[in-house]
Amino acid sequence: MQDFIKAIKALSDETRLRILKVLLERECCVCEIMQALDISQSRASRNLGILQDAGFLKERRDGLWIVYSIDWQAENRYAISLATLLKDSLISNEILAQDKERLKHAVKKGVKQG
Amino acid sequence: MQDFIKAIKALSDETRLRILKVLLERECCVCEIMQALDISQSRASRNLGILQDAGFLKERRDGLWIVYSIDWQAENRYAISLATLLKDSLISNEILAQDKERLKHAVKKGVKQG
DNA sequence: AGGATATATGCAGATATGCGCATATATAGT
DNA sequence: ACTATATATGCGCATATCTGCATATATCCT
Repeated sequence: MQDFIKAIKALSDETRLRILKVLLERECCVCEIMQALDISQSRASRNLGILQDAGFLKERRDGLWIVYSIDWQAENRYAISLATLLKDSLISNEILAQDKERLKHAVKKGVKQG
Repeated sequence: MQDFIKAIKALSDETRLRILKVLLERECCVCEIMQALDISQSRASRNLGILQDAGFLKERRDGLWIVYSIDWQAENRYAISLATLLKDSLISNEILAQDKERLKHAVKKGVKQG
């Protein structure tokens, strides 16, 4: 039951739901998530960590970047069920549409380069 | 998106997960939920209210009792998807087993009657 | 109408959660 | 080794959530 609760809790936050929706489009590094959702670096990083800890995501390092993606082989089967539900669900609204639009122009480069 | 978040948040609590699991067995009035989960009256009532507000449950009055049950015709389609997921999922542990056992002996009568 | 019972709810306290800020850590390039 | 960049994290604050207690409300019965 704790695995299920962990997965559900991870999903019960708008920011993380938006992150997951974006990652269902394509894998992203932290700075791309920041740009897509227009949120701070620490906020992006922390929420990605929570999603990963709950079993939704896996990460891989690519130079300076850490690329996150949906982990369809996760141990937590509930996370997979929920991610599938989210993928197939019709959820769509203005915010998610904006995220998706900004994602198109997101570049693999952080804020410090200005 | 708000409907989805509302449904998810309602599920992201152990007490409410237990209630939902019990109600997937059979409909119950508040006092039966209290007995099955061995929790206080206000705790049972409040969490049933949250689940209902999120679209998981419907209620019907039967004399002094208010009987809650899963609302498979709910407006919030996400609630239905999640309830289905919960119904079909393998989630099972000691706590849920105990709830189920106590449910067998739960009677439609409150605490004040002793 | 009055009493008994079942459920809902206002309130207060404890705990959990989400966030920004500042800083630490990790990697790449010179 | 030093600098620049990307990401992670400790800390503090604001807010949300959960619960018990006490009480209000609704229904039934006499």
